[in-house]
Amino acid sequence: MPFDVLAEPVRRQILDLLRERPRMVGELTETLGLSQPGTSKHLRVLRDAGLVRVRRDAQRRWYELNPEPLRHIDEWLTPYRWMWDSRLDALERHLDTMPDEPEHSGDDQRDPHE
Amino acid sequence: MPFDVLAEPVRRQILDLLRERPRMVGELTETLGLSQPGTSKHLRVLRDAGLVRVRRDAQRRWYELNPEPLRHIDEWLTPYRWMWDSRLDALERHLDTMPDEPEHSGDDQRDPHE
DNA sequence: GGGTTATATAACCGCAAGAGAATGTAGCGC
DNA sequence: GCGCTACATTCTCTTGCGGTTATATAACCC
Repeated sequence: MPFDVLAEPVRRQILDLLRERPRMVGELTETLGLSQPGTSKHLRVLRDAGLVRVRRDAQRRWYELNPEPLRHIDEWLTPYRWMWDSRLDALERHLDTMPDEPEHSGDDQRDPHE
Repeated sequence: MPFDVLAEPVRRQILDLLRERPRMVGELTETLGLSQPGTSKHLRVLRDAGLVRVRRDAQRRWYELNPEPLRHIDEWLTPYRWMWDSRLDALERHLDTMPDEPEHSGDDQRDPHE
């Protein structure tokens, strides 16, 4: 799962830049404001995760986006996605079956009215 | 952005467990197979990120899922989502607009040393 | 009140990840 | 060939994070 890869803000920024168009390392280095090895190391992580691909052009390397691994994130997100639409009724209904009322000491089961 | 929160596999597992139903800390501790303070620390991170909420019930605390912050991830993912559907024609079209060094566009694609 | 349960916090440790400097390497132009 | 450009890799350092044990806190039961 590429979650840890995306945990880095710089790497997300790289992906956002590559979403526009492929870029060279020097271009990214200048835009990101870090050292060239720093950029290369982040690109290596992204490459290992399959999120970017390289095109060699003489000494230059054009990094291009490969969004396919992001599908895993999308799939992980899927069972949650319905929730923030119907959260109010669905989750609330769930909570009604739960213990409640902290001031009620011994009474740990509130009676749901359905 | 809760990416770094979700980078932890244990925390994703906690969210998956809470997706079923709210749970107590002891329950999670046993299921996850780590120490109780370990569980509490992860829950603290999730709480600070707004991904879970607590309900006090005497000494117990029922942790419930709050999926709303996941919406940020979904939103970040949005501009990428169309890509893995029409990737082949879209990305390829993109690459055609790139400086591909027309003099030797095809023959320096090999990777002799990586 | 005393003891127990349930959880949080603190203190500490080990490791892995990110940052920077130095170096290695491939391909270009001359 | 030589030097330069563009990039990768290695090394070291430091920081942060996840893990544990030990301790604190709060509410229950007797």
